[in-house]
Amino acid sequence: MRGPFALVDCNNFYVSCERVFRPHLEGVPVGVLSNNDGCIIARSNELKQLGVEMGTPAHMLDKRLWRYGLVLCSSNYELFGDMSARVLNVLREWSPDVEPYSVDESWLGFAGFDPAALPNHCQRMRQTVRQWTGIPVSVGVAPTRTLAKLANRYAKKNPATQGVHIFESAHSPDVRALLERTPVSDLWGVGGRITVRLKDLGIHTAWDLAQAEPKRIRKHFSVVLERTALELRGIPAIDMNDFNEPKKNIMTSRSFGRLTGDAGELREAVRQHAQRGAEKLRDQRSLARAVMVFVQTNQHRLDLAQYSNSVVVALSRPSSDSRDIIAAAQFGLERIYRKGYLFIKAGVMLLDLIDADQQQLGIFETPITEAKRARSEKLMAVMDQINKLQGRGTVRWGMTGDSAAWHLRSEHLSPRWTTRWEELPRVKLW
DNA sequence: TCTGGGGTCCTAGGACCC
DNA sequence: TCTGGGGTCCTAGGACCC
Repeated sequence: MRGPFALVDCNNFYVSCERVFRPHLEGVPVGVLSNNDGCIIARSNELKQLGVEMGTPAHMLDKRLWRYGLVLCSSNYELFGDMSARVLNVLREWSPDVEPYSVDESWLGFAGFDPAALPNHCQRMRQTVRQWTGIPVSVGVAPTRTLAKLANRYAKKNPATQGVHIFESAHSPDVRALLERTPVSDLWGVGGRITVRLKDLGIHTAWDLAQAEPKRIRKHFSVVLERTALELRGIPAIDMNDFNEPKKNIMTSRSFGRLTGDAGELREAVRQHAQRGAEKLRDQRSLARAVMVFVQTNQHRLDLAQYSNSVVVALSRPSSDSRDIIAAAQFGLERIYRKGYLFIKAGVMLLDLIDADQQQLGIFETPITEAKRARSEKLMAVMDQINKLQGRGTVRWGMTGDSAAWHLRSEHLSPRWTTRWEELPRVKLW
């Protein structure tokens, strides 16, 4: 993608998704919780103003917040994912060059667009997204991605911008003014560790970093931070990997709804994760050569014995067959499971992925007959199809007890308005 | 009682080779 | 007391992102 780069970011995305179908949440402090109703992972502006930080555990929220009408929502990833896809579809009408970056952010390339027409173009794009999906977005445009990130933040914070801010050049006085006001820690790519080390070098603001000699930054830190420094000077240096490219690792894990030491329950959880991982694998047409399993006790419970471990199990041949993945994961679990501990989390990671269409057998890998492969692929395809149409988990391997410890807690779950027939919103006509 | 779930890229250092 | 000089590949771990 070539610049100018636009970053389109959904405002308080998860909260906005909830508000589309529950308009009475407008103007109210709303927080969306992580899995298991654990931490705050999205906040409405009202909640931010009440001083609630990102990542606050739900049980540590100030009780007084309820007096302000606080509403908490469990995470509804089915809804969020679908709304994200809808926003993306609208954005594609406004640029031929769209790269989804996360569930709530996309990059747009505006190369060749008339700079004079960009403000209006972005304004109309923003209004269309709002009208067609109900989601408010902010737009930042600049010659580099790092500057576009800053422009976006500026647009979000300043109502006068009406949600769109554009830096035509990296060298204008307003860019300099903004860089001088921006602490390095607010920059994309600069986290806590690097902030501390930059301070030692006397680099405190984005402007300081922009003025630093890039080669010196590279020497003291890495090429990563050097790129950030270059981008602040208006030189594009950050390339995103193609969003179409398959993932290099696939991870599925989850905290349990409650602690458990039961081997059977752990086996069940690992089986589900292995199965889900295999689905993701087939989705991107990859095969795994190895499966990693891990288990963890709750590190926050200082009163309990702690144990965490992981093991990598090589597959005898690359596979995306759920049965192979599950078997390897179970085998691994037997190796690392220890009696007497209470576990909070287990997970499965698929490693060493290769393209299903051009697999090459390693020396020690056993071949599989064509007929056997065809049968396996057909079975998996049928299962995936059913689960896609009828909802995840409709068909699966093994049995699931309803009371299993690993089931998620979600006490404030809203309907999956857009993806389940039984949960469609109803409209009253009169 | 209750503290998320994914990913990426880069670097340093060890193993191994000639 | 002394102990080559390079190169490649792989892995673990650090740092960051949302």
